[in-house]
Amino acid sequence: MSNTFSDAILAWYDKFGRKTLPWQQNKTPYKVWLSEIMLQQTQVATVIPYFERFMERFPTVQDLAAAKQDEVLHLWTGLGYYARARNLHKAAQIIVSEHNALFPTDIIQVQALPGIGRSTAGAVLSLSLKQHHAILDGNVKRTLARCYAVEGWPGKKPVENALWEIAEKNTPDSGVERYNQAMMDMGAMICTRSKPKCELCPIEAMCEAKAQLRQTDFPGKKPKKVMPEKQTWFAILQHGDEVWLEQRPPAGIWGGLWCFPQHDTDDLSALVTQRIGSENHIAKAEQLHAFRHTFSHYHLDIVPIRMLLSSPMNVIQESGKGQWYSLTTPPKVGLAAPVQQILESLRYELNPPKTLQ
DNA sequence: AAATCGGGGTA
DNA sequence: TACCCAGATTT
Repeated sequence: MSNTFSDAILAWYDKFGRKTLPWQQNKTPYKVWLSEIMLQQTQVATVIPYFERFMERFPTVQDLAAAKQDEVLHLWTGLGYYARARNLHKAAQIIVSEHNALFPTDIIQVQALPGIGRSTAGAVLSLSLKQHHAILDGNVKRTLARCYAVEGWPGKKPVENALWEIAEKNTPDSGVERYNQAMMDMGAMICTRSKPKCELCPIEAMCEAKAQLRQTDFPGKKPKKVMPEKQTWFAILQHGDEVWLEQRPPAGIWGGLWCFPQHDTDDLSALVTQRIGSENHIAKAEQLHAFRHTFSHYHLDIVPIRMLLSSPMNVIQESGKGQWYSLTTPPKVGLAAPVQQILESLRYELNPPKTLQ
């Protein structure tokens, strides 16, 4: 259905909307999907080089499906949120095995793919194939919550449902692909989180939040709670330029990423003897700089303990995957952010930059 | 330091 | 079905 809301948005899009982004050229569901997953977590400017590297290495969904998970995670390094990269990879394999390597065009099948929910499915099929679906990402939520003065935090089901209803009602019959892109652009460029540019907004006149001068009251804030503090110790087994890393189980914190052996008390002896047989093999142990890594719902204080091995040795492994990671010729694997930080400092110590005298 | 984000997992 | 979780950036 057509209405003044979508007319105003479409007219704005034709003048000011984004049309020249890399994933907007010769649009295919694969390209739009990849860009949408990357954009869920990161801003356009950051995504562009990652998107181009990905498309170069994995031009088709078959290429992505055939890749090793480690290589996908490695290409993702710096974008963070590795669970999304793992889902992307898994979904590519499902598309190849169950959909003949063709990205499904039925929204039910699209939503069944890991990492794709209602909004992303709608975005991919509307932007690439002009199918008629509404979207509701963070930008759209904010824009609609303000324009219609929808009270409450969108994390609550009733609030989210109300927003979906408005989103669907406003989505025009024709020009969905421009309209949905426009709504995302509006949220990113005009109806921003703080200091919205109302004077540039095509729907200012019909915006309820603006009328009440309550723009920043919408969308409602998430109720906050106190964050617990946890502590953990990393055992850094090092010999020369190599340190021992283990791949974490696929689920939970740092799932599938490579990490130092970890324990939640300062008694690392069991952990260490399990790996190297006896602590006699340790020539020197020292605590490195402890630091705090903050998650969305807790603080984690990390104490790295480095143990220099007196001789190169084979590590005894109970279960799971492990490897000696060379600091100077790092293998292409996904690393947890705090591990990445520690590796950086070890590398620096091993090979300090030459300073000017 | 706090807020943010869409989807998966779980109670 | 409704909440909680993960992870890193922006404000």
